Amino acid sequence: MSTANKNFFITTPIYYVNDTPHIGHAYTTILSDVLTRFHKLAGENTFFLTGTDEHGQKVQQAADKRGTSPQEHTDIFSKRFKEAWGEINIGFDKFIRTTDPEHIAFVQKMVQALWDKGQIYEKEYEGLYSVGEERFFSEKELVNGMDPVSGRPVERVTEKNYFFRMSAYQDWLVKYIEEHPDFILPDFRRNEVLGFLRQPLNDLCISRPKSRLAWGITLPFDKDFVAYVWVDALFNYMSAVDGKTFPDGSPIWPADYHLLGKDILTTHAVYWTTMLKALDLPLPRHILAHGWWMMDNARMSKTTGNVVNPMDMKTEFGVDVFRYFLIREMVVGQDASFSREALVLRLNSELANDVGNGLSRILKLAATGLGNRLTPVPSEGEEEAALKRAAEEAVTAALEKVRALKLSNAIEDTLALIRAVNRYLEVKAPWKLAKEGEAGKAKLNSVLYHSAEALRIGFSLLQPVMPSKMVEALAALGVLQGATGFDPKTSPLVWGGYGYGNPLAEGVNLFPRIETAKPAPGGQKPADGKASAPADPFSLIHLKVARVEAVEDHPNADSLYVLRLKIGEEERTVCAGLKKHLTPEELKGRDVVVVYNLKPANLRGVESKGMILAAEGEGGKVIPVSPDGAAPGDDVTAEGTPPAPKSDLTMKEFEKAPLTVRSGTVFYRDRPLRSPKGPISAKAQDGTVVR
RNA sequence: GGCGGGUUAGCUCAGUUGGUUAGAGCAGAGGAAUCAUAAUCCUCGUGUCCGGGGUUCAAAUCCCUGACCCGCUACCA
Repeated sequence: MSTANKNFFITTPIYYVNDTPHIGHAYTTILSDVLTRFHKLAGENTFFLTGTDEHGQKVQQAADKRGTSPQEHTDIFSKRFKEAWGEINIGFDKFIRTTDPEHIAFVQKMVQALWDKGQIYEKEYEGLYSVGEERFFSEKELVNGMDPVSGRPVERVTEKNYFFRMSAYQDWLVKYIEEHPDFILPDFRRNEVLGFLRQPLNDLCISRPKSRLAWGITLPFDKDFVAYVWVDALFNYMSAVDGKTFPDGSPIWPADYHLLGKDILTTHAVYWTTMLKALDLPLPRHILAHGWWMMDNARMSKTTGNVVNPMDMKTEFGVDVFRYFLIREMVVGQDASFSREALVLRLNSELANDVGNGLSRILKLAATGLGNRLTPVPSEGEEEAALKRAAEEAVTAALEKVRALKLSNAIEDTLALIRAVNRYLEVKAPWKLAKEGEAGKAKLNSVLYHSAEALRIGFSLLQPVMPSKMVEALAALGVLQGATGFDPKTSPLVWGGYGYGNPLAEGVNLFPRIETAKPAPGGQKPADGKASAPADPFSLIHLKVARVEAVEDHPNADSLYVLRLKIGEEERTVCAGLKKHLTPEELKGRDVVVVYNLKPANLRGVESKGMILAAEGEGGKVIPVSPDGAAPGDDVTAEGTPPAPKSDLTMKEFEKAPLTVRSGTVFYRDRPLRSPKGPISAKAQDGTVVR
């Protein structure tokens, strides 16, 4: 990182234009911004790219709904991202939009090149297409020959699509990742990708017929098709910098870092990488997948609705504090939890007590004893030499940590320097010197100059994280600086590199403390806060009686049946691993108990919405439990547990509530499950687990 | 089910190729000081390093095994 004249190109994913900017987007973008500013501080040429992904069916639909053209729609919604980044001080060099004409032309050029190289082929297949749902259904999914969702008719459609020969690059990719251990970061993500690549890799469908999706980039070799999202979006990283160079004349591509959330790692590590390889183009140097921000121990996402709006945090604490918290709290790659309490803790104990207060002390002492003027002096005493050394070590250590992407630790090193200043002040007690008048003035100046210089270097190291606050802090110290103050040519990180020509400010309170309610004497806070949380795990589960209407073999799995269930008035498709245990005849017409709110899962190509409860009986035979006498649609409950079912129950949550067999009926712990007509029976021995 | 990772002070976590009394920050207790944002500085930890076995002169660190947690993946349903 100390190497001068290096070039540094970093990207964020392009965000889907229909999304509202949330903390996930903000984190990725802030992290890129901070890294960029650090590299700039170290004297490198940098290029920082972000943007929006603007094609696809959802955009088209949203535009239709609003009665505008897709282009007008994306113009408005793309701007929301751009403005959001402006508000949190993101200094990107380019904001790309996939609807930019240059991008469209570039994608077409690349797709054509793949086509010319024989890396794309067409394949036809026949399927059942529902116009209402705009998707294909398998024959098994149909209900009475109709679309199972809308109940409308489906058409037999023969559709052609284009495929990229991704499978041809599987072996190469495995080898490449193994030979470049820092290609995918952090390393446990690399292992996951390699694990994924142990399965055979399919070719990648890269097209959609215009009849189904018009809002996209037309394929140059077939005007009836548009490019599917991966091809369209991923090439933004290159199209944005096509033909552009760094000041030293070298091309900007390839990227040093692609930053992304772990959900789109495969897309980048596999799809993008193999496409580049197929075109003999240089690969990005690193792909860095970061973790999620957790909120109340739940994943942050727009679907669950528990979104912290970055703009709210900015309003309450200021942009820089918000940025500081995100960078300080999260270990890059790991998940982290977001809470207002944690943010206030960081703000008070680090920014207010150490950084802001350190500055305040010096300003006040300089005001009372030196008339707000500092004069640079050589470091003669032992403590002064030690402080200077501490500053130099902090610079080395922090930049080293940044290069290793350990940003939180880099801040830690910087805080250590600032704490050293506070310690130095205790030792030197300049407030005593200030009372000695003229006699102590030279000594006072030396102490304050050394403190100020150490602080200045600390502030410079914090500047990438808190750009505006640190400029303010340096101005308060009276440092001679330009408007930006961080041109590496002026050696911001070198002891004595700056003059102190301006008067020091007075009454600056850089980071005001946030007063927190003191816990009542002897009161415990977080420990028993959990006491309210653990509800009965069974209450989350919603069980219903269902009747098996039809049993089909799974088209693509040996041990699975595809069952059509009737649950009251509702019809559902559920997969069941009962093929080895029961014949279709035994199953058909039977009444079963189904986990009604289980998160739908895709089992070898068929969506399964629920799970049938069964227990292993004699001879390892798995038999569904029976709700004797109850009608399809009836609820099944456990005595004493008020139901509070949650939608999209995970398997893990389901398993937290153990169901077992006892004397022929199903129990949750010590309470029997009941339908309105009585207990649920199971032909299995006591203690058998039901699932 | 398969693969991978984790379990260290009240909390969040460091602990390099096994080697002297296991560390940091936060929180907590006591004290000093008073320039400062009731901020700062100093002092204070008898922690079965998840349990159990093993290798070794020596293990938080290596091996086996059990429990729990997490991630990816799956004909898990």
